[in-house]
Amino acid sequence: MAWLNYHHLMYFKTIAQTGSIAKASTKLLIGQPALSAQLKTLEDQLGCALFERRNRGLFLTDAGKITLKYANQIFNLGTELQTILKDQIFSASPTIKIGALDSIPKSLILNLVNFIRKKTKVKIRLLEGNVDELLREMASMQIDMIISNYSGMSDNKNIFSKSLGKTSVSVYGSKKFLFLKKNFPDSLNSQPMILPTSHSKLRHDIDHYLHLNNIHPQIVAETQDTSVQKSMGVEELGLLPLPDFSVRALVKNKHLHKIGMLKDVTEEYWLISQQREIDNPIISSIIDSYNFSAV
Amino acid sequence: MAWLNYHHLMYFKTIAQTGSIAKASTKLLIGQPALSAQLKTLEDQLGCALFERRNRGLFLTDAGKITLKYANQIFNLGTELQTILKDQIFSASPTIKIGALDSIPKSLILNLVNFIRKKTKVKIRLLEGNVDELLREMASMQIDMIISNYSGMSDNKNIFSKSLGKTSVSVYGSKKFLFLKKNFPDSLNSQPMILPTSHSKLRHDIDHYLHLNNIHPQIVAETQDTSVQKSMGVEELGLLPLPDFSVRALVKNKHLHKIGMLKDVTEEYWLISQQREIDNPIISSIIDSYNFSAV
DNA sequence: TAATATAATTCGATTAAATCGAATGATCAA
DNA sequence: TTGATCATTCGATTTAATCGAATTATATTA
Repeated sequence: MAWLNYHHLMYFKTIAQTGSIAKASTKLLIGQPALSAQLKTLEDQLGCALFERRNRGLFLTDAGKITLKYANQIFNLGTELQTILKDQIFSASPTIKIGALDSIPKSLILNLVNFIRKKTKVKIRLLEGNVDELLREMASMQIDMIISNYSGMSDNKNIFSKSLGKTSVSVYGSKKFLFLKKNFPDSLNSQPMILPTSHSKLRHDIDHYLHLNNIHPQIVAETQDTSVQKSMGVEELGLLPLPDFSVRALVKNKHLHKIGMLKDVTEEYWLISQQREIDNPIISSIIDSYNFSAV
Repeated sequence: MAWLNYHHLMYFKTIAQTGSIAKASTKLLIGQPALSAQLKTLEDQLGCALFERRNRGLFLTDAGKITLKYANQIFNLGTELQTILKDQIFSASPTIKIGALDSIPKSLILNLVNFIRKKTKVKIRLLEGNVDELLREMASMQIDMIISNYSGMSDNKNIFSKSLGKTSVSVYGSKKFLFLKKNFPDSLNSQPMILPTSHSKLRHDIDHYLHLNNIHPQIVAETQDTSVQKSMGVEELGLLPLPDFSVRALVKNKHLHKIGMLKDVTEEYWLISQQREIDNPIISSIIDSYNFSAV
């Protein structure tokens, strides 16, 4: 794929926001013809019209609207980068900042927070997000460590991954699904199921298991967030394949019941951090000593 | 701020990934001198060195590592845009996709899901993320609607915001904090508190309230995720300022107790969708009829 | 309805930015 | 020491972006 010209995209953004080439041209301090030409080459390169030319006005097409959203985020990132580099935020802060992948069980996060609170009275800040975001924020020192469920997030040499342990995965459900214990896992066929989204490794493992055993459940919903997933299970919307440890509390109160184990499907959790020149002793001590088996 | 040259950034990314200007130059089909020059102008413009020149090798500086992460995300977005436009994914799907801001109480999400399940048996997909991400995914049809706690997400004309209702906000805590009821809100002074991160409007409102009343709590932790926040409260880590309706269940089981109301602090929830030419009837009917007061 | 203002576009000329090629310096490995 | 590898410097050249003048089309209004 021929690569996108980001200067053209920048011009497009200004045109879209000001509403016309004329206004954009005064703002950008270049002439109308230049802008018009650049816009045209962008459209040619993308292979679709970004504006609908109605009479003497420009109106965003659907493709244009999509492009504008992307352009906004792209250029926001760019200016963010510039300010970060300008301000040189390279200082150790009195706050420990932890990033968590959306799909990490809250109980694990909570366990880590409790552990840190016992060790030190420093302020803790929790952020969630996807892989790209969290890695970016770790690079720019906005995050000290990441809790993740896979270790190969980055090919970067000076990123450390420490395993927090492995857990088995089972199918859980409310009382009314208990009869599926008999003849498990075949009994799962065409039963309602609530799955993590395909962003997660766990989802792929589950799909693989279902495929191997030739099981075809009815997928009711997909979600990134395990706590929403659990709530949906408690509300009897469907069955939940989940790491065993993450539902212990709910199993104890009988809100959920174990239906059967997914053989060979496991979930492993990792604590990821970046090796830095200026080492924060609090953080390294946490990384060294924390272990989630202690949950 | 003089604006970033994204072509230079692209070259930088290739150099960083291949490890040398020489390798990058063969990959990009341009000469070493050109690349070297472009890299230099980028460094000049950013005002800091991205590589450390040691002998004949290049090694990323801290600033370089940060820049690389940003560059990766920026160019990922760019290619994503191109594929979306190429494939013209402009079709209505058999799945309803809902985006939720991280800070939305899970009970509200769950309520909406239940409502949809009652209305139709279509598959539901839930995604979380920040404002930029969700708006982008809505523009590119990867999301049908967004649950948000503020309405002014975008200046786009054809985005519809529908209020789901307003709730008051109070401070909650475990049993051991009940004594703070007396002399509220002054009693909050130097008490441990768990707050939402400053990404959210609610946090700003809370800060404003505390400032007005000259209260200085001890901030134990900050989090984006309301369910983690609640868990921390139940574990007695500190006090929680939260929308009343979102903790009803926990108050009922006596896991949390209301300490006092934050006068004039409120939280409003919105259902946001995009007006499209090809209208999905299921989605519009949901948007029209759903109302969270029915929780 | 003709005159004026506004907006986008086209076209050849011009300018600025990027690239090349040849040469230089620096380092490593044999 | 010699050849190989890699980054850099410098003037020449090519390519891409921009300008200015002119053109077309369409609203606005006198």
